[in-house]
Amino acid sequence: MSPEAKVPQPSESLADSLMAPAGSADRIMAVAYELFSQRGVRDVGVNELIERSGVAKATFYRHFPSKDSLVLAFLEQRDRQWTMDMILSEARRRGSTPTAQLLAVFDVFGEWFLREDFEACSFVRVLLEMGPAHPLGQASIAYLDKIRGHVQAVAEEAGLVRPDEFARSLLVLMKGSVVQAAEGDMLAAGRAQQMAGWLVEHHRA
Amino acid sequence: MSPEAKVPQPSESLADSLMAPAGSADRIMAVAYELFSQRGVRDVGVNELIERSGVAKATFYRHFPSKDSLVLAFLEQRDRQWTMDMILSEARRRGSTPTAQLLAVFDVFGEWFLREDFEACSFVRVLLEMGPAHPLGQASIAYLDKIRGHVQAVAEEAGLVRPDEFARSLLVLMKGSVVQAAEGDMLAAGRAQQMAGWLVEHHRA
DNA sequence: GGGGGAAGACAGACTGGTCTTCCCCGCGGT
DNA sequence: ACCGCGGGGAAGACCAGTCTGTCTTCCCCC
Repeated sequence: MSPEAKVPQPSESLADSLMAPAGSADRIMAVAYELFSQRGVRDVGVNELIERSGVAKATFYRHFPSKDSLVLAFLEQRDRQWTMDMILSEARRRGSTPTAQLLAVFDVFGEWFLREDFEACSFVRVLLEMGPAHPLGQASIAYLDKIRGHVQAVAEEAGLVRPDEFARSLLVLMKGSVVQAAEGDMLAAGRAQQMAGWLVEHHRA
Repeated sequence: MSPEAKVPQPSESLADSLMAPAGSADRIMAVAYELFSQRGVRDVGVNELIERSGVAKATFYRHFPSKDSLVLAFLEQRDRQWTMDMILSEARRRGSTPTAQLLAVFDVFGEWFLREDFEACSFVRVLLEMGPAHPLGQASIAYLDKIRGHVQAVAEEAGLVRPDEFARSLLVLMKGSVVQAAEGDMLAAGRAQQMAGWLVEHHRA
């Protein structure tokens, strides 16, 4: 459970970070992030990861004791980079009121769906690929629940009633629109946003 | 693309269907249906399938030229057995009016979510496992679109306006509730049904 | 006798993971 | 200033197991 996969803090001397492209672990994580995001964790093997990141196999296993621990680190990175930076903080930036921020999530989704490298939500994908009993599935569930927590906090800011149920319903819309977009329906975000509007209305004090 | 995977019609003589447990292809399909439904298509190999169905490997490959063709046949069976018989016809049976039938889908979903062998929707799962470019992903998209067509037909029966958009929005709710249930939220069907009610209201003439 | 099927060996490619070999580079001691 | 040591990393062989798919052998039953 304890990831062990420590992303080495940038405490390296200026000198070697100048010539070296990046620390080995950083390069591995960068490659893993891209490949896992786009093709899923099951489709990407260790051999491909080490080849694309130009690292020796022994080096890989010195930084990450197993492939699963790398996937765990990837999910953590995904939470930071995607959930927090790309979706939530962007939605907060766009909405002037908490209520508007909740609806702005689907604006951000709409643009995300249009990207050519869009390939559904990694947490949902890993959950369905590995099953809810597998440690990686459990981790995915935890991160999805973390998202629900954030949504609930904004709902409380907005003064909505029963914020817990609100957040769970909004996540149904989020997940549904993501899957629908993976199927090719680029307008799924708009449909979800419309229903989110009714949901907000229904949870007004 | 052409399935090739012909499920042999029950045109066998009475005599051999008496002693034989079932035709080889039928036994393979039965085992595949259960394992694919519960664990996903990637997690189940040909060796396990032939072992559990008590059939020789050569026999397997005489009936199904490849594993993918078996998966294709499985998706087709899933459409017949799950989409049609378990969900849609059951929803139609329960609702007295077309509108009630649309909402009854989520009653059926709610009971489905409670089954201990519930493991999300096979079409969504295969789509996310294989990607939308893979033939199996394409087939899954086609079957999901078939479901949308059925929903749209009922929406037209109900006299709803813009039945196409209605159906797409309802499918967002269906998929979202399924994923949420796979995560452990057993009440996801109820939340989706509530939003479906608002959706129906909004599409009234 | 011939066809279908069970059993299973086999092929070839891949999986995650270990271990060995070599090399380079920076450090410390003289 | 030079030498030598040692650690990190690249390359890759290797291992045991898995995957899909083929082919052979035997047997049974019509």
